[in-house]
Amino acid sequence: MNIYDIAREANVSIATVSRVLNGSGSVRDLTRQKVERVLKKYNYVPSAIARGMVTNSMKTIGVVSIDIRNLYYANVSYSIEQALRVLGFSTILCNTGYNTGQKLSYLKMLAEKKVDSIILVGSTFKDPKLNKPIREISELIPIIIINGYYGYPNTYSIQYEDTGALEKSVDYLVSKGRKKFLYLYDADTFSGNQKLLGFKNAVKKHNLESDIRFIPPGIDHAYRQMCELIERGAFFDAVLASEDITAIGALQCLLDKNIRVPEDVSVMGYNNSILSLCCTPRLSTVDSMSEEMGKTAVSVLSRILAGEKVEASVKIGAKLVLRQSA
Amino acid sequence: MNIYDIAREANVSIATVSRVLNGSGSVRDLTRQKVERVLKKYNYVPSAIARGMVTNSMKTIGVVSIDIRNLYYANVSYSIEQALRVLGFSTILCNTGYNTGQKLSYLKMLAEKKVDSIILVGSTFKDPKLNKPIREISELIPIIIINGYYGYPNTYSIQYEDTGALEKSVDYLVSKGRKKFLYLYDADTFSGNQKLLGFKNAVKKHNLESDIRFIPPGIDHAYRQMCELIERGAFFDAVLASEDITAIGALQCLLDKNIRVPEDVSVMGYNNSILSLCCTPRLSTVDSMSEEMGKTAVSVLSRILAGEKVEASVKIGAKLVLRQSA
DNA sequence: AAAAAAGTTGAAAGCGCTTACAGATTGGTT
DNA sequence: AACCAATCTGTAAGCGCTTTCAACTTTTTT
Repeated sequence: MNIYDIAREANVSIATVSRVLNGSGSVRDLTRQKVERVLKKYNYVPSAIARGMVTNSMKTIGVVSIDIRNLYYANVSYSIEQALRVLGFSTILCNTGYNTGQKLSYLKMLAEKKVDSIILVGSTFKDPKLNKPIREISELIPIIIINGYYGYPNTYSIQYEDTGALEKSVDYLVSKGRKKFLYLYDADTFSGNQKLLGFKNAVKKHNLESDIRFIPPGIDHAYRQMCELIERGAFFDAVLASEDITAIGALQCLLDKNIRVPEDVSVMGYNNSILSLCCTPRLSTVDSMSEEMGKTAVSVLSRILAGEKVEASVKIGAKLVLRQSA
Repeated sequence: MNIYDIAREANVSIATVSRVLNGSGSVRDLTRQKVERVLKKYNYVPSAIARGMVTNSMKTIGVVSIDIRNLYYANVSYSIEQALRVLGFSTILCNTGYNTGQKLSYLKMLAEKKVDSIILVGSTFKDPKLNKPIREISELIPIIIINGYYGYPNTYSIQYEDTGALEKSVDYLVSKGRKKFLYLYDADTFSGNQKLLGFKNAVKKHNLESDIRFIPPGIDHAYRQMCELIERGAFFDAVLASEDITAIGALQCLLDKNIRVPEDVSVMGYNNSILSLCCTPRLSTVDSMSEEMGKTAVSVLSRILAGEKVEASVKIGAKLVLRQSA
């Protein structure tokens, strides 16, 4: 069943069928009805592939995310998808983890599928292997990077003020009298580095004692490593983490060791995910504005596709969410 | 830049270029190298759209999910996407919420994009408006329903033993001496109904006193409604919820009211999401096997696409995860 | 060395649509 | 009644590829 079959049965040309299908051009009312009747009769589904062949667009964009099982990425991806739906685009979702090879093969696939654009959600800090492919693809289609930056032409960046967020967090804790800081980070991403930078800035500014530890993602890792740290006699009165889940693991260890939170130690998470509301005491955290990040990316994208000149970089401001843990 | 340009520059026919591009047919080594050199030189990206036009497949499948911000759906969608990647398929992700109109328009879009299959993740209990479209689309492409059932030809169902899960939960709590049960459910899905059925079965079996309450999704709803219930003097010693998050909201209220969990009241969640590890006490829950659900769907799908005869319905067994709250 | 087999290549059709462009029809004017 | 403009419709080209089929080349067999 194709457009020819419909045209034959409706006794018109395929051009006419195409016009009623797309509501383009002008078609006499009687003709339109005749065609629509046949369309309905056969429950006709036009081929977007064939249309894409002609128009050179499948009205699809690729979203390359780290891992949607992480609530932050899920929220960003969700808001992207919903915003794109309104614009009539569908989204191909790709989870790459921190695997460069997987990212490369996804980028290649998206380029071949001629997506109208690619939105990268999160990016590793430095990955030289990605530079050339990104530059090459960006010559063909615009690339939007959420929490990342490439700086090539036709490459756009939406960033959260991660550095500022960490600075604000430390400032706040200092104002509460905290003096010895522990920072727990969990992945070598662009954002991760921004956060780390913010922490270091703040520590230097306030001339604080501090410790920085890498902890692989996961609540149990955080719990265990925190316990080890304490058992080895580490001392601190403020714990900051790059993810809510890490903060919660640490928090649970503290509580199990009968260290009071926030009386003895303040704990702050990051992302304001639903997790931060599940623990006791409720976690103070940073609202990383996942929804706004996604929406902004799509709004930038729609302006690019409309041919407007668009700023290469947008920054979204940091906001603390103070609850019980700090 | 298309296959003709490459062919001209390499001094071969487009058929030959196509062969080296796809590694199909046989090409003399010298010829292959000649072509590959040109391919590399221009960094050629073949058009999957044009290929799709010929082969009538874009190697893409549509995943229609309720909302990936919910961890369960995120996990299922993730495992689907990863399993599909291995098979060389990309996935178009669609979040529909509980909105029938949105679901319909997504289904139409997927049909037009000629996806090789559609995987529905979660489905509303009864939605007659969906029946006809589902049946019509299933005549064109196979539809896999995770936690749902249609029963049309070319329609396949992957179900979790939700009914059994609730029965087991109640059985367990009865064995612990619990007598007055409260069940909190949050959405009118197929699974939701199965769970409810399981709860009712078990209550009848054990001849228990019970109350059933609908609570809209969200931790704050659960918290508030639970508190109201208690303030109105409701009495129970076991609370079951259809989602971890609901259980946690209830749990927090109980704790705030100085009701001890699990000493005075047992609480059980559902899904074994990371949330269940974030609260204190840790939540006992049901492992809903999100990863296995997704993987099973894809393995069923791959057999369908390979032309094998496949059972129309697969059921995955229920498993309790006992922790501190019950 | 001739014939048969195997390997390699190219010409051309066709996938299902959109979109100039031209031609046909309609309606409105004089 | 003749004419022009506006509206409607159809013809045909072309989007970039895969694949069949036939032709040509090389290798193997006798």
